[in-house]
Formats: sequence, structure tokens, C-alpha cells
Amino acid sequence: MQKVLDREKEVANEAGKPADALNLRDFLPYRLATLAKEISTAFAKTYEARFGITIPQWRVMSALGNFPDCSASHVAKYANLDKVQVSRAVSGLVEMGYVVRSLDDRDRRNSVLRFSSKGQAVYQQIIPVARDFEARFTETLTDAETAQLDTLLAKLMKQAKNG
Amino acid sequence: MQKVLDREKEVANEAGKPADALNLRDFLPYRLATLAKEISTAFAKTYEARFGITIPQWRVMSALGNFPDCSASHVAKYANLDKVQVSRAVSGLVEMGYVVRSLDDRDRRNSVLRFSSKGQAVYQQIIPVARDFEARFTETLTDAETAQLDTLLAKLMKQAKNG
DNA sequence: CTATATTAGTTTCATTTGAAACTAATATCA
DNA sequence: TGATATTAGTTTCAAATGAAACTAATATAG
Repeated sequence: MQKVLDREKEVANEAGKPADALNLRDFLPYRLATLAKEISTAFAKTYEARFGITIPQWRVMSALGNFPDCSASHVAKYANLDKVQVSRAVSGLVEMGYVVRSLDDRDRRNSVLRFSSKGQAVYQQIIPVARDFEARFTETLTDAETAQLDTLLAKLMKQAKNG
Repeated sequence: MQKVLDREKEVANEAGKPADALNLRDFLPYRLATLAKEISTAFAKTYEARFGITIPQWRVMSALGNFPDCSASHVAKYANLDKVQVSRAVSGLVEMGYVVRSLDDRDRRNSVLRFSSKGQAVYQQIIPVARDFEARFTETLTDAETAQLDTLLAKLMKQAKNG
């Protein structure tokens, strides 16, 4: 009996599709990757054109918005970037006049990063754009679903980091 | 009255954190991007070492598992890859002896891609690895949460593609 | 039919990325 | 104190990426 079932699984189904194939479109890592890419690039378009910043630069700015005068390594940790990405993103932001980079007098290995007034103004302009962008997604969800999403993302991230 | 509230929002809160800053870690595009990256790289590690394939190559193999003898452009559409990525991934798979590339006699612009027996065997080995990997996540969720996740990802993807 | 346009897939080239090497500053330990 | 180790951040170099140019095949219009 089990044998029959096993053999049945090995042959193609009625649509000619091989059995024992995994449908990528149902596969969690694929779904997350494609969704994240779609959303990230869509959001990036909303600020790249207007403010000339990249995704890592947006993340650095977010870090500085929350932690003025912090170091590059703090930015890296907060924004899930590696130190090379932070270094390059900050260099670009400094060139554009959005960020001022100096050294910590108490430990001159550490950088001290902060917005220029121009950078602060740009950041304040991006925040509502970001909130609106996010709202376009949460608006399609009920309040319960939005709460579920928060819970699920937290659980998945926890499992991804530990397991 | 409104003025007072506005002014209050402009000053730093008790922790010294500026008001009107957006916390990246609560921001949906960021959360999705970091979660997807974490999961994708973790999954990639499970097959890159064992089978020597990259993420795009895994996606191509998934496509061929479901659609034997399909074209590169069909793979691209199915697996959300661009044609350059497919071209390169297939070249690598052909070199490794996992895939056979030929031309469609009815329209010799189209390629016809299929597993070699070796490639088919590797694919069959990866499938349970993939299922186990995914299961480690869904096991941390209740059945209801797993269903919610499916619904939410579908809704978000729909919104990402349209909005 | 021939000329032009379109499609499938590859190659090229410039940019992005990330690991490893490097520089400079501070900490630790004998 | 002086030698070694560690930490922060930058630079270098090789690999990955993606847009645009390219090749070859087929479709379409005149």
C-alpha cells in the first residue's frame, strides 16, 4: 500500500509536472527575498531620485536621526550594514554635504557622525515619505493583520538568528 | 494648543533621542530586507557548500524541476531572475554537468533546458534540505500563524507590484 | 520575396560589493 | 615601560551585478 503511494508520487501529475518538485513560489525564503527586493527598490526610487542617496545611505541617515554623534560602528550595528558599507556611505554623505565626520577626542579611533543642517533638513523631508510609503502597505491590511505581521516578522527574525 | 504639541514634538525625548526620527527597526522595508537576507544567506549556506551552487542556480534548478525542457526566458519569469542572471547561472550548471542546454528546433532562438541525470539527482537531494529548512521556521509558528503568514506575504506582494 | 522590427540569449563594460589587507589608535600584559 | 593584541575605520582587489550593446533567429510589413 505504501509502495503504491510512493510510486504514484514519482510520476508526473496530470498537468505534466514532475512530482517531488518544490514550487519556488510557495517557498518561504524565495517569497521573502522577492518581496523584500520589490519593496526595497520601490522605496529606494522614492528617495534616490529626489535626494541622491542610496539604500545604505538612507540607513546611515536613519541611524544618525536616532543617534546623533554616534560612531560608524554604532551605525553599522543599528542599520545592519558592514563597516565597509558604512564607510563608503558616510563618505558619500559627507561629499554631498549631508553629514559631518569628525573624530572622538576621547578615543580617536572612533568617528563622530552627525547631520549638517542641510542633511538634517533632508532627513526630515524623507521621514514623511518613508511613513507614507509604509502606510500604503499597512493600509491594505486590517489592524489585526498589521499586528500579526509584526509578530510574525519578529518570530521569523528570532528563528533566523538563532536556529 | 496644536502649537504646543508641535513644539513638544520637536525636542528630544527623555532618553536624549530626537523626536521625529524614524526607527529603522520598526520600518517594514528594512525589516523585510534584513529578514530576507538573513534567511536567504542561511539557506544558501546549506547547499552552496554541499553542491557548489549559487542562489540563482538554485532558482534555475527549481524552475527545471517544475518545468523540464523549458526556455531560459521561462526560467527567468518563474524564478524572478533577469535574463543575464539566468544565462550565467545556466552556463555554470552546464559546466558542472547538472544541466543540458540545447536549442528548440521549432524556434532556434529558444533554449531548451533540462537536468542531466546527475543534476536531477542533486535536485532531488536538495529538495528535502529545502523543506527541512523551511520547516524550521514554520515549526516555530502555530498553524494559524503559518496561514496568516501566507496571507500577509501574498497581500504585501500584491501591493508591492501594483501600488 | 526583401527590408525592417522583434525576440531570445550572450557578451561587454562599468559599477557595486565584500573579504582581506592595511593604517592608526588604544588596551593589555609581562 | 615596551611588546603585543585588539579595535575602528579605510583601502585594495577580485568577484558579482546589471544596463546596454551585440548576435542570431523569427516575425511582420511593404
